[in-house]
Amino acid sequence: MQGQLPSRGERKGAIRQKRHYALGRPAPADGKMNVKQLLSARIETALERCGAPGPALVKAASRPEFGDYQADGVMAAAKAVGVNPRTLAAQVIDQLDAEDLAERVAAAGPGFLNIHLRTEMLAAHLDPTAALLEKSAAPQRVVVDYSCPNLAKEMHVGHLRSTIIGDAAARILEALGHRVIRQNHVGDWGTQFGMLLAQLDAAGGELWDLNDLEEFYRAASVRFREEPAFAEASRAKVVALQSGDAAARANWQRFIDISLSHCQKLYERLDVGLTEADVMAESAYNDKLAETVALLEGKGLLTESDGARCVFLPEFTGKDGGSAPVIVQKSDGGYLYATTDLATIRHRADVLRADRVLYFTDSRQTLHFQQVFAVAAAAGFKPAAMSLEHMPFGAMLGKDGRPFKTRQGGVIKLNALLDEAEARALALVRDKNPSLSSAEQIAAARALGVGAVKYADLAKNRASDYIFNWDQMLAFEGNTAPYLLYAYARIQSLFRRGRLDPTALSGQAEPTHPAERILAVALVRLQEVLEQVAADGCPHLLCMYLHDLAAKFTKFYEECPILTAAEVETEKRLKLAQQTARTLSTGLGLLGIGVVQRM
RNA sequence: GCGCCCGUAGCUCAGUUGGAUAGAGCGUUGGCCUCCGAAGCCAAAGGUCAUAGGUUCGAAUCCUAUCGGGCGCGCCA
Repeated sequence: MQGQLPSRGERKGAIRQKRHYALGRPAPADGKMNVKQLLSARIETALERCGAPGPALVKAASRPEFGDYQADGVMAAAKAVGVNPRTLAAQVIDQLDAEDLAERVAAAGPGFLNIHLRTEMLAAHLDPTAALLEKSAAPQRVVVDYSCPNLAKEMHVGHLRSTIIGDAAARILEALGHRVIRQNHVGDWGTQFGMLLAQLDAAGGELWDLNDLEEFYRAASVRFREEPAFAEASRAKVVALQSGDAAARANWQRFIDISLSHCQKLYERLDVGLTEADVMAESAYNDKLAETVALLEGKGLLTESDGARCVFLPEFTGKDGGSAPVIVQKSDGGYLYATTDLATIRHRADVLRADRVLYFTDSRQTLHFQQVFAVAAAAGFKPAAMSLEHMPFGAMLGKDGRPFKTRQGGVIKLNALLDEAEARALALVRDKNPSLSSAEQIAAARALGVGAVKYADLAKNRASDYIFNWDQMLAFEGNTAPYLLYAYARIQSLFRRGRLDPTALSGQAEPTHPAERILAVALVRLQEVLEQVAADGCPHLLCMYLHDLAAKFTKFYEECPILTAAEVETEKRLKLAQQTARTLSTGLGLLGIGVVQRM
């Protein structure tokens, strides 16, 4: 980003956080629980009865021979009260009331519990008319702050993560019944716009066919760096803008309009659920900044240091070992980024009444958010019940593992990436499936291309650094969106070939063949995976789950004939296929990836 | 200087409130289309989980140190 001022989505700031998943998510109060929660609750009750309370630590079994689920908590519970873990495991099984869920629970190894689910319970989940998801019994108002591009330039690959991951999180929270308020905190204020306005003057003022905003911005930023007079003119433009100068405001507004419409087209192309109604720009908080500082002063939190107004909090130390400030007002009276974020928190608390606020931004901003959150808490801007959560993601690196340096504009624009993805996908579709109509090929290529790009991003743990690799991002084989779409398309093909209506299927189906059973167990996990993603903001867990599900379906498909089986088998297997298709399309939809009937 | 994060197969990555034999994909090698879509499946090879200690029934995961990489730290956004 040399020479380019960052946006919220990319600004500098801080420290990468240790990978951390939210813990201890509470079970819904009304008895609507996923299988994992049900098992946990029952085992924890049994642990209490045995006088060794503790978390059950239930998870999907790590190996098939360990059953369907396993509970690892008995050993720690035994240790805590000083009893033999094997003995406690036997007692827990004795005290366990879970016959409706598990047909067998066995102690294994040093004190694991291996849980084999009841086939009847699996059968109930295979009814294609049953709801796939249950809404939360305790819905929350959740602000999801994501995308947040700098409106001074065109969106590039560096904006992908926040946009895609945040959007998936928003969709999943909504699917679980929460009230989601999307907030696109775009960068539309400050020095960068002074630069653009100055550059506009230099270009004669009549440059409104900005088909390449990036180029315009780059030229301005070079001059800003190299020409003191231009830098001065830029600053003067900022002052003019902030003091409400009509001409400056009008030109600024034109930049904003052009840039926002560019973003909006990209969101539509990416199938990202952001609209202009979700835009809450930095500038929207301008008239709350002075008030915010005044409130801090009223709380006795402000200290003047070298002419700047700061909040010093003991938990943050700076270069000289002393307390590090959060500066909220510069010595020249100007406000800073932290000030805007504090005003934003007030808005989210007082106006939006959020229970949770999730920030999807670069991990380098971790310290910034830690400080802002701490100040917000100290000042009482943040109600005690409101949770502010930074969901950081890793930096984008070049293929040499070094930071992705843009040697004078070497960034890859999102539009160019998507063009390439769709072109490659179209070539592949034509090659693989020439019998499709041209319109179908184009539609499939669009879904595959965009889906592959999004999946490549979503499937990585967001905490990891991100090595941008063109070929990998546009791969169509292996653990990619096309693999999942292919599994889905094959299922659709089954119904077409058999001239069957999947919506006509109803009722339970008992899995008997091992491959059927393995698939059925995977199918019941959707809810628990989504709840985990909602808690942690980690959509890659959903990607892993869907890939695992698709792989299990494919294995089932290879091993179990469907259309050519006996009638009873056919119906059961069609139900398995239909539930898989529903789960895949639901899961992919929650990732913002659409399915295709043929590809 | 202070602080944070990361280091897992040739490559890209999963896997952490400590759990059983560390898993995928790509690539490599070898199989499987007269059989519901081969963008698929099966199999093989590939690992001192950076290094050295420590904690304990058990460590990729926790602690300490070292090495390597990234990032951040008072008026940029």
